[in-house]
Amino acid sequence: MTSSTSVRVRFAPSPTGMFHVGGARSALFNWAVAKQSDGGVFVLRIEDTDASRNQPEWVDGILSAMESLGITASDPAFEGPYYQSENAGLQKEAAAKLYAEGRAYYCDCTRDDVAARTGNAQTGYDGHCRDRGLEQAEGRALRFRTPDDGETQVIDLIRGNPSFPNATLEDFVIARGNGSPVFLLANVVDDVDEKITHVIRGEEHLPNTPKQQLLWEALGATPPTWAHLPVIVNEKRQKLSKRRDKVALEDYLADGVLPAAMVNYLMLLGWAPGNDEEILPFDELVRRFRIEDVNSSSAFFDLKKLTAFNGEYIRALPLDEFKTACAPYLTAPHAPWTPEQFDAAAFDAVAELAQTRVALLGEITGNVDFLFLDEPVFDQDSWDKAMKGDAAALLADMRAALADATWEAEPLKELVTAVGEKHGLKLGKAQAPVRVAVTGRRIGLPLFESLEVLGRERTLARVDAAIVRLGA
RNA sequence: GCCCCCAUCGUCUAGUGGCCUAGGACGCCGCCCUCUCACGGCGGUAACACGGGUUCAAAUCCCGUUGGGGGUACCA
Repeated sequence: MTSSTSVRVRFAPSPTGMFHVGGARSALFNWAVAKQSDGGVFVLRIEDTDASRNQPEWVDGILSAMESLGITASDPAFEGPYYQSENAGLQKEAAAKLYAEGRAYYCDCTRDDVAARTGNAQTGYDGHCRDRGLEQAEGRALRFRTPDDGETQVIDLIRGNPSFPNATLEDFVIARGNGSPVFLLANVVDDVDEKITHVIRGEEHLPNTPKQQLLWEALGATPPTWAHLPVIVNEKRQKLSKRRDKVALEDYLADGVLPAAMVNYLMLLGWAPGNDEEILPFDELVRRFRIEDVNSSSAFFDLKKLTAFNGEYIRALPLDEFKTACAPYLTAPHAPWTPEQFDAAAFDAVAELAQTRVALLGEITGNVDFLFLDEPVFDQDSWDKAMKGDAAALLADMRAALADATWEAEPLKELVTAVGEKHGLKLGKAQAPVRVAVTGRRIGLPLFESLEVLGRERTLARVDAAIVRLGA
């Protein structure tokens, strides 16, 4: 895409009110193309010929999800939502025109009729009504008369220019028996009407393309440039599906994936910004993006890499922003503690220590829960490993020393080191029982800072409880 | 069945005939740092699906095979 051309690209999410990862990537690519172009416009449209399904709430849901990815209606390149149903009149007009010109004909065959004639339920329409000269009537569908020979070549920026033998293209339906236009026609009529220059969509639409292109031409318009994006697949290399896979963008955002990390990762599926850095600001990604550089092979959605990227984005956050980003996870329903138990000052004190330890914002609760819960959540495996040998004796000594220690991280560390040495243990081993007694886990925030924030009272109570538990 | 698309490390990719004994990133493994775990630093593992051509030279071009995926509705 050269920056001197003016393009109008369309993004058409399915009308579910959810914004899926595949659709999000597609939107991002569309967006990048529009943004690079002089006067480029990105058109969002909910595609459905059934007006009752074009619910405003869905549009709102998709808009807000897009906004969280940095695509907002206030951006000059964004044209905003559009209801296809508004164009029903134009679509019927187009169907009538095609019929009047002999490019389409009426057909009263049922599916069973066709199957009975061809003897194969999988073969397409056999052209039975082509020359029967049927008039328009209720129950008769309008079919487009495809050329008998030659081939239809599609100009595709991503996968060369595939061509399709016209003989394999059946006479497809463009309007139903009740006169309502079918998706294929509605889609083309709207694109022509909106002067769409670039159709950028998933590879699964490629087989439909020759039909649509034929329609563009029959309507007297110059077909757009197509770009069929590779599909995003799951670990079984199947196209991501709403039923099987976790595809709703909202779900990832809810787990604590930062929008910027998601955008960055999604841009990398099927495309690379170069041979150096992969983590780049969105503007830079858009600047480097060329739709024709996108690969044609499908890409696996790798949660591990997304999570790794997210960790980097989290660590790059200024501390204040990190704290703000954590806020939603510090209260119900994410947090296992009550609002009364939560202590904002305590959280602030350890936030910086937690920042390098979370790859998903949702993981913050597990890092700080011991500060707010009355009892730590004990991890059995941690307990078993840390409380081996004479842990009870060690804890008793620790408890005695802790009782009148100077309550700051550094002195506490020295104290635990000293008690450990009396037991012939290095600090790494000596701190383990204390850590598990106080936090419930073997891994976590630096212990002495944690103790400082927790306070002497609660620390001693927990060590006592652990000793009792060990004795039992 | 028919039509179409795809094929480089486990994964995402760089690579557009010589710069490739194939580069980066995530993962994984090891070492260093270290109170645990992370972070950070250093190092390592690992790929051109197969078979034919074309060419002085092929991961790169052509053909075939195999394997994967998608489409094939009076759904969108």
